[in-house]
Amino acid sequence: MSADELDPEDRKFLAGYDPEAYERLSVAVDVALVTVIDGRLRALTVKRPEPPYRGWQALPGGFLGVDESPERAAARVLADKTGLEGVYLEQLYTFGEPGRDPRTRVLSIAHYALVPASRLSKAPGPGSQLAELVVSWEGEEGGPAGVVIDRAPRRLAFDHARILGMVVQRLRGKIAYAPVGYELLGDTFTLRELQEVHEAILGRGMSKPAFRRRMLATGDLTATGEMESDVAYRPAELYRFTGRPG
Amino acid sequence: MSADELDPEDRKFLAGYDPEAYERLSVAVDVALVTVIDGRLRALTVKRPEPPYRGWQALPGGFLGVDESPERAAARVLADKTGLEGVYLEQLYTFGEPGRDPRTRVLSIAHYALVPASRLSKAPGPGSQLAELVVSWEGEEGGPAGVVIDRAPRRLAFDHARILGMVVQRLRGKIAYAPVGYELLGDTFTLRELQEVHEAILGRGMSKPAFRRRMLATGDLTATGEMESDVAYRPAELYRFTGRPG
DNA sequence: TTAATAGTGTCTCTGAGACACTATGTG
DNA sequence: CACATAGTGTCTCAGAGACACTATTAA
Repeated sequence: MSADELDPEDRKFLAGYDPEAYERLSVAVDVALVTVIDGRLRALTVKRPEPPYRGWQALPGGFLGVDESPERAAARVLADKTGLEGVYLEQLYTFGEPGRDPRTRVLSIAHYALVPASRLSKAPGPGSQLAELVVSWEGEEGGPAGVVIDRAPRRLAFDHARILGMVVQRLRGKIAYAPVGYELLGDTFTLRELQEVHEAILGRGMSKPAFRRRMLATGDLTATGEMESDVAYRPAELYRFTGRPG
Repeated sequence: MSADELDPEDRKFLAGYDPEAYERLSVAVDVALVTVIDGRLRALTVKRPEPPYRGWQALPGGFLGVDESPERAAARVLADKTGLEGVYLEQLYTFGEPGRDPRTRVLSIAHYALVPASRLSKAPGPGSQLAELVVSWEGEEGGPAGVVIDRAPRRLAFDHARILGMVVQRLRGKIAYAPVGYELLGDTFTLRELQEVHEAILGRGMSKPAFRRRMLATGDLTATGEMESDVAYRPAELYRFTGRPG
C-alpha cells in the first residue's frame, strides 16, 4: 500500500504518526513519598542543590532511562534517595506544560509512594525533610497542597505543590472504594492505627464504632489474636490485611 | 557552588538531574473519544493504515509537539480526526513500558474525551468505528475493556483495550462523587437521559425515584420549564446543568 | 380510551454517627 | 483503686431501592 492510495484524511493520520516529524523530549519522573506521622500526612522533600530553584525543597526526581518503564524509574529514584525497596508505588499524572521547567522542555511523570513511618529512618538524609501536608477539602478540585516544614509554610520548587495536592486528592478518592491505607501501616496494626491513617488522608475525624463496623464488614481484615505491647493502657488486638490488595 | 563541595549523596542527585545523561524519547498522545448511544458506552476507533498492527482498529493518536502541552496535543489529534472542538478532555495515564510499541520506544500519554452522541456525525470517517465498550465490574481492578464492533468482539492494536478499560474505571470512580456525565449530554436533557448515561457508565440499572432524588438533591440541576418534543408519549421536563463543572 | 412514559408518596432496609456502657490492661 | 483506652450495644437519622400510584401526552 503506497501513500498515493490513501485519501487525505488517512494521509494526515499517517503524518501524525511519523516519529521523525517530531522532536524527542526529555522525560523525568518525580516521586511523592507519603507517610503518616502523628496522625498527619507527610511527604519527603529534598533540597535542590542546583538551579533552577536552588535551595528550595522539591520532590525527589530523576530522568527516565531509555529502557526503563516509568514505574521502574520511580522505584530507582526512590531507592537512590532513601534506600527503600519494595514500596507501594503508583503513577499519578504527567505534567507537561511547556515552561513548567525554566531550563528546557521536560515532561514529568509524577508518582506517589506509600510507606509506613516505621520504615523511614528517624533522620532524613542531608537536605531532606518530611513536610507536613495541609490540604483543605477544596483541594478536591485539584488545588495545590499547603506544605509545612518545622511549623512554617513553605513553597516547593516547580509545580510540586500541585503534585502533592493531586496525591491527596487521589488518595481521598480511592479510599472510598478501595482498601487504601494498608501500605501506610506495618504488617500488623490496631484498628486505632488504621483509623488514624484514614483520618489523616481524609482530614477529618470519624466515629470509632462506625469505623470499626465498616472496616470489619469489608472482610479484608483478619484478627491475629495477638495484642499490641509497649502501651500504658489496655492493649488493642492486632489485625492483618488479608483482602485483595489495592 | 562547584560540584566538589557536594557530598556523595548530592553528587548522585545531581547526576540524576543531568538531562544530557539520558536520551530523549518519542512521546505520543492517544485519545479515547467516549460517547453514549442507545444506553451503551462507545468509543471511537480508527483503522491503522500502516504497520505495526496495520488494519487493526486503534485509538486515534499522534505525536506530542515540542511546544505543546499534552492536553493541547490531544485536542489537536481529536480535531484532526473528527473535527470536534471544545470537547471535554482529561488526561488518563501514561503508558511507557519498553516494548509496548514494537517499532521503537514510544511513551503514550492517554486521554479520554466525552462528547454527546448528537455532536458526532452519523457516519464516522473512513476506517472509523464507534466500538461498544463491554467492561465487567471486575474491570475495576484495571482489566482491559472488551470491545464490540458490529456485534463481534474485536481486539485493538497496542494496549488500547487496556486504555479503554482504565477509562471506564476512571469514569465509574469519578461519577460517585463528581458531576460526571453532563459532558455526554446536550445543553438541556431529561432526567431519563441523565439516568441512561449513569447506567451506561456504571453498567447496571438504577431505581428511577432514587436517581431523581439524588440528582435533584445535588443542586447542580435547574429545571428549564420546557419539555422535550418529538416523543410519542408524555414529554419530560428539560433540565440544565448549572453546578460547578467537573 | 389505550399505551407509554413522567413524576411522586411511602415503606423498608442499610450504613453511619452519637452516646453510653462494659472490658481490660498499667500504675 | 484510679485511669486510659479497647471494644460493643443501641438509638437515631439519612440515603437508596422497591413498589404502587397518579399525571400527561400522542394516537
